[in-house]
Amino acid sequence: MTPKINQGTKLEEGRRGRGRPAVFDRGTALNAAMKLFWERGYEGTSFDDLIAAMGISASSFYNSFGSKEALYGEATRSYLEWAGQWFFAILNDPSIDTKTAFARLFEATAEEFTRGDHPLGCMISLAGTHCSPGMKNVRDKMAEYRAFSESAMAERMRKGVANGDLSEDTDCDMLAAYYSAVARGLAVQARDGASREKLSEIGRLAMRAWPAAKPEKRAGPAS
Amino acid sequence: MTPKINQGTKLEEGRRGRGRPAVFDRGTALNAAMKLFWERGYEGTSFDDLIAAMGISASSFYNSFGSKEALYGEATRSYLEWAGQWFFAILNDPSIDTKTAFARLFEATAEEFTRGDHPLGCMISLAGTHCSPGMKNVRDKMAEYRAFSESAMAERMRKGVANGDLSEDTDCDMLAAYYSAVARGLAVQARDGASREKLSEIGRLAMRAWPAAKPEKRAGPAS
DNA sequence: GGATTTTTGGAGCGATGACACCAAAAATAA
DNA sequence: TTATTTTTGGTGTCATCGCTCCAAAAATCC
Repeated sequence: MTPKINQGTKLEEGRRGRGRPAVFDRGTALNAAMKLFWERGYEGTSFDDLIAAMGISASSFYNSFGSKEALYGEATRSYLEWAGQWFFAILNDPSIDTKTAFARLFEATAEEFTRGDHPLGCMISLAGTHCSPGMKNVRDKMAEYRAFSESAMAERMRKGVANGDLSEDTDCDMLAAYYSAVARGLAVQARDGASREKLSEIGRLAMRAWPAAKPEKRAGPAS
Repeated sequence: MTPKINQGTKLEEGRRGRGRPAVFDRGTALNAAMKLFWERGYEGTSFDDLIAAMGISASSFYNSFGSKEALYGEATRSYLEWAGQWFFAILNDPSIDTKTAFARLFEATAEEFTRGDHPLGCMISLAGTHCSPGMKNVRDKMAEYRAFSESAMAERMRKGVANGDLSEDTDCDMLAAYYSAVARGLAVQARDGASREKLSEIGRLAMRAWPAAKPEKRAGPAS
């Protein structure tokens, strides 16, 4: 019942151990698993689907990754690391003002959500929203990740307030909640086959809700 | 493999048949199933969970509803009928203009998504987005429902253009896609525990993206 | 009351899911 | 080479899933 997080040996990449070296590349296998989870979610991905996509046997799977749940944890972390690259690069780009950062975030989102080389949309946005009670661990973790990205947005906005990009009476938490919701909506649209252009335009429309800077406090680019 | 939609006898409500009458109320049982599907999704809800929540045996289930998939179909139709009540009542309220209709739609959404007497969020918005390939039927159906509500929004906007509520160069399909995305995002936020007030405020922010009426064409309430 | 019709409980079935184990194979250190 | 360490394929296991069948029970009509 309680899943044992027995992750076997799990040697590092550049090991120089004694025994037989693994014939598969751990990173590649993890990547394959990530894409499958991304496409189908946790419950929608079976053990057999996983080992087939990863090209390894059940025992190798067990030795290297411990369990399905442990692998899912690794896969989501791997996804977040990848997605965090472009997400935070844009969000924290010091050369652009706050509004531009969010506009570019949605441009990038439109592109990333519709690329042909990986599943559509976002691995996190919709994960663990509809699941059985036994998946509470997964569900809570996903909600936590979503809350994290939302608070990162709010943080950026607070920086914008400090910069003068945003009026001081801006409710950053609420504004971030709004843009977070738009991002989740984009993920659904992407799943349903919306084109990059459509997502891009939705993002542009969402930016029209951006609060006007206070008249007496002229907002310029961050210097 | 191919699910037989053998729905047994499935007598009407006010039947006066010959044999033993069913001891359970079909509508009540269907409602219980709907809420379970709403909460957990299709794959997250097991047969045993269903018959337990519905208070019937496996055979009664099979006799009355045919199969899990058929029941899910009934449950979603039942949900759509219920949700369509308030959705279309507001969307097509002839006494308010287009912008007000959408503002009220989001107010109602905020309230309905966070009520205590049924699961949080929307049964359709997030359904079938992360699932195994075998669930293609469900997935496509859900995407179809989502597209339907989006096109209903677009239709209302076109009426608004005709009424003069919206400028004639409004891209109604795109604007509807945007508000549809916001609605999906609200569903995720609701799932993650956002309060009614938070959803309400997100809706208000979303309304700030509403296009301004053309200066030369003054928009008044529909008369 | 008897016949008929329908529901109900319970048992069981084949398939799948996720894991667990084991002995053979392979690579390195000594 | 030998011993040691680790991977690997194959097989087995236990639970769950969704469904199916059957005979008993119950209610109606005649």
